[in-house]
Amino acid sequence: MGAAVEDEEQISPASSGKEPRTARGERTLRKILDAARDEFGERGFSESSVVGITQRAGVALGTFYTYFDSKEALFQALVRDMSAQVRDHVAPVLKDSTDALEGERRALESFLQFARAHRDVYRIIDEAEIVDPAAYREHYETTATRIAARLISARGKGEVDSAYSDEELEILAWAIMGANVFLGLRFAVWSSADPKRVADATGKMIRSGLQ
Amino acid sequence: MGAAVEDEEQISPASSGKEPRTARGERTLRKILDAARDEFGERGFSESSVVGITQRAGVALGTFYTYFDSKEALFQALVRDMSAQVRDHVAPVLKDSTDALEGERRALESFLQFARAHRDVYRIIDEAEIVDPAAYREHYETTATRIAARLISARGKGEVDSAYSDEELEILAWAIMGANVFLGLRFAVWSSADPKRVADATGKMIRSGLQ
DNA sequence: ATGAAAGTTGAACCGGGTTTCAACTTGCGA
DNA sequence: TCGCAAGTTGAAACCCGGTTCAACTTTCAT
Repeated sequence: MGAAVEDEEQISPASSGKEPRTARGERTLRKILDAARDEFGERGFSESSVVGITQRAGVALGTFYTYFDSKEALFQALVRDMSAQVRDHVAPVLKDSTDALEGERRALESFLQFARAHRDVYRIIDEAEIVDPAAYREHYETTATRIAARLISARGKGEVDSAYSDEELEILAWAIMGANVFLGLRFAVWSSADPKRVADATGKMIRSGLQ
Repeated sequence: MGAAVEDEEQISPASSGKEPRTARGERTLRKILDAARDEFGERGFSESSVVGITQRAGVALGTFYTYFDSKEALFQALVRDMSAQVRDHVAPVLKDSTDALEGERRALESFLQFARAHRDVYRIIDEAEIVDPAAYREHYETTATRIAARLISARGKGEVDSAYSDEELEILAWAIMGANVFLGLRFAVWSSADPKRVADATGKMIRSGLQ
């Protein structure tokens, strides 16, 4: 931490050294990002083309390379962006929950709502497993770590059985996250069921399993 | 089911009309399939090339097209094959389990062992979500259906709380399956932990949640 | 108002990968 | 043994999409 590394307060998700320096540039970048979300969401990474993206965005082919080093770099930027979006959507419901397990139930319900409304986001994050494994891993590792931290803190408050060790709660965090992801796939992306019913059933099992 | 559809008793996974008719052909096809498993497992679908696969297999480029219509067709054949492999590996442990929930615990343990030993298989099935969605969906839908059936039957025997409805158990089947998949990713593919410890922790939660 | 920096354009370059095919080899049944 | 069906070969046709770049336009600070 000694060296004075000026990190550009995480402005825009362009490739480094290619950030827009103008209002116009900002707008163009935004258009490209939006178009990319649509294209990647519909066709997947390898079926998508830079030509297709720029056409959707209404800009010329070459413009793409003023903001991104490559198609991969764009995908990477997008994944990190969506990862944050998911977190930001779910975060608030965790704030105002008295009980931690009720918090998890609501988080699932909120995630299901989000997945239903943003299937493309869901798909892009999933595809990152192959296209940008580092981003994928980071997304799920930070998510799991947060869940585990909540469970451990809940155990301190007596809301989770004290018989569970830290190690066990870390494992269970992954189990809960995996359950959420697949429930999202099945009941929000493939077809939509009532988020509340799904979250209630799952919450019931987890609650009586952990309490 | 009235029509007399003679389905070719699921011989070899070649494209239809391209099945080998000779011992030699059978051998060549096998070599291609094995090479493909390695190539797809290591590099992923789009980074893999037919050239690369045939080189690994030690056959000429053109030979590939005597057995498959396209690279996609090969991938598809492979996914269906691996899907069956996973099932066949886990099935036996379900047979000889007195208690249904103990069966699920052992199934997870067995799945983790399999995933650890066959990361490439795990990866190929995962990539099918994008490359061959139909196969992917079928794989998980049949898996979830089986789990749900076991839970419902267990409820009949009093091993699962009779307060759970069919609908709820179907949801929980997806939750359990998702948990298993992510536990496999984290504790078998990314790094390997003791399958028993992982399965025990998860089994403990599920058992007290469902009983 | 002005000119330098930022942004835009799309034709052309480029490499790689899939697929075809006609000539060749192998194996097996008669 | 013979001959034909099955299988093999790899060069070449074909296609496609990523990336570059030099000319051009717009923006904005002075």
